[in-house]
Amino acid sequence: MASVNSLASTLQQQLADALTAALPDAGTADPLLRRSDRADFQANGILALAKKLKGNPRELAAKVTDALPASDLIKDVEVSGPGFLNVTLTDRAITGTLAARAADGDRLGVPVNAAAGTTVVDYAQPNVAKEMHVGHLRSAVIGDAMVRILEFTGESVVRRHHIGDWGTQFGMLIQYLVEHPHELDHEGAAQDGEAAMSSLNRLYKASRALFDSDEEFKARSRDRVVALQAGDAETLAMWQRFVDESKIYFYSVFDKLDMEISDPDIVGESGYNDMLEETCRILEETGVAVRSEGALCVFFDDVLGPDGNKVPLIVKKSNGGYGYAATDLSAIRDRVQNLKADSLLYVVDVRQSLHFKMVFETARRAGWLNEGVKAHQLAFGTVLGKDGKPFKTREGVTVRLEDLLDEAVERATDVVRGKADKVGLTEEEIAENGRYVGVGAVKYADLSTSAVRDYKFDLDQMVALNGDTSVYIQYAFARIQSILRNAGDAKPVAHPELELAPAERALGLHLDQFGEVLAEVAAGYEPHKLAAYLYQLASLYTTFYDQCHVLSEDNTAEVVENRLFLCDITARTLHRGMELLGIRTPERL
RNA sequence: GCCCCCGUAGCUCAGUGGAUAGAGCAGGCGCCUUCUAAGCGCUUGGCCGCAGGUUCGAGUCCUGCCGGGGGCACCA
Repeated sequence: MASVNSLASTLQQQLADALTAALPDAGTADPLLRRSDRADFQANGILALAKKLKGNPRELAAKVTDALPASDLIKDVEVSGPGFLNVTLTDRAITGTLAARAADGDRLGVPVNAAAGTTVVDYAQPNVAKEMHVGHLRSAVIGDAMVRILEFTGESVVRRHHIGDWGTQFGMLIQYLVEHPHELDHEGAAQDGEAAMSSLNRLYKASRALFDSDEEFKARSRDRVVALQAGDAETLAMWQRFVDESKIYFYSVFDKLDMEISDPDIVGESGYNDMLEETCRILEETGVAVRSEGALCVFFDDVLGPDGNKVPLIVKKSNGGYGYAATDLSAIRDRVQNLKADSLLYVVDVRQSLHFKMVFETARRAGWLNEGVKAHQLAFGTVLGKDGKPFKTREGVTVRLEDLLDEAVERATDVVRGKADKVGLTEEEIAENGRYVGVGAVKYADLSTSAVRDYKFDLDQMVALNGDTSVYIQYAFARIQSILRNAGDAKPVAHPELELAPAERALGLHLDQFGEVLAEVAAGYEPHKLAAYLYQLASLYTTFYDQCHVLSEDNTAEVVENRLFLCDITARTLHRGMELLGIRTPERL
């Protein structure tokens, strides 16, 4: 296992050295290397330097060019425009570097971050006894991708599913179950997820109706909340039934999403109960929180309400109950002090931004967050319907996540079936591919635009299966696999001595950037940049596919091997990248 | 009222201060005896919301407006 320096980083270093050698006064200046349409790379840094050194940028650029060492990396350098350096690399360097990547197995030469630490990712936070919707989907999909990406870059990741398993609504639910004890009983064999949700739903509606219409039930429900918080054994047992039933449902939905979650990672709000009192006590004793109108509050100079008065973060309510801020703050303490996190990542709806801003600031004041520990909300926008309004059915009801996934899979399966004969798929493969394509399309929709924006959920567009979709990438992968299967005795072998066609060079240069893109994605928590990279890679491959026939009688054995090599490393990069997004790549499509 | 986010092609969206702003969809014209046409090529379509400023250089940074969305005391 050996990491590989990218062509860009090697070139960057050579340019930086040449810059220092040619212009000692410049100190350590950044050459500002970028990809370019006019050459493989362009360096823009000399323009800024020329201003600083009061020199002619084109003359300085020429000096830097002369200071570049002779090597088999650079084929050509030319000074262009006001003082850009346009750099063209040798084909040998491109193929050689890719060969080194190919020799590095699954990592493809991508280095493990030496400065990696521990990140706790808080994502996929459904609520007990409630249906999951597209908002939960976004958190799950984006969070899962970030977990995979961070782990690949070397980070130790602790997953946390902060499920909504606590709060006053449980008084109502539990009390109803006490009075109707068989409502959650399983009929016959093991309960499936859909049935679990359906009985929870029924119970929720029935208890809600009673709660709203029956004052005495309401009173009993409130007493039940007190019993729950006091740790009454019978009440807790009832509560546990709701949690267990909900988990059956959660697991079935995550299974549909082709996403693994595991019990130890599910630490809901209830998991921090034992810390709440201490959290509040510390805040009050240190003066971070103060009493206001009976509640324990933290105030901020720049958080004001409509009346112009400061609006607090309420950690303890005036009735003595704990707000969710107390839970979130306790979770921070747990994650920093017990889990030893260096970074906390919250994949949470953008509408909670103010809340998290206040929570993070409070944690800083209390000393739980400091310079060594970063906290960041990966905020995602609201999912809208085609009409630009929050995503609902025509009847105004929230769309059930399962229905949505089922429909995506169903429609994808139809399309897969339509091509099945051509590729020779069995009925099982059709079903499997249908799932991978349908679920992949749903995930890709969430992952291919920047998270913070609201985005329009358009199943037609997602399952249209052409254009900028996951299927396009999956299709490119499947085409490669087809070529590799048809290659017979020919094997992928890199031949750095061969001259490359334009499509081969473009593909190769893009392949080499995989690690840099991942580093950027991991550092900025921007999975959509990986999606864009992979789409571009698939697109460049398709151009190559079109222009450079691999298994052609006209090709020499070396050309066939080298093109097979490009196919192979492209397939491996696509596969790895899609895996990091949580999307499968079928062998035949 | 204050704070946050967004404003880029008809639509959906990319765009680490660098040269001529890019994709996809939709529209138009072509391409399957050749490794999968879920594809490819060409083409139509832009005062990057407006106005100032910083800079050698601004879609990108700063300020102010305009428009849209969201948030702002005991729900999470």
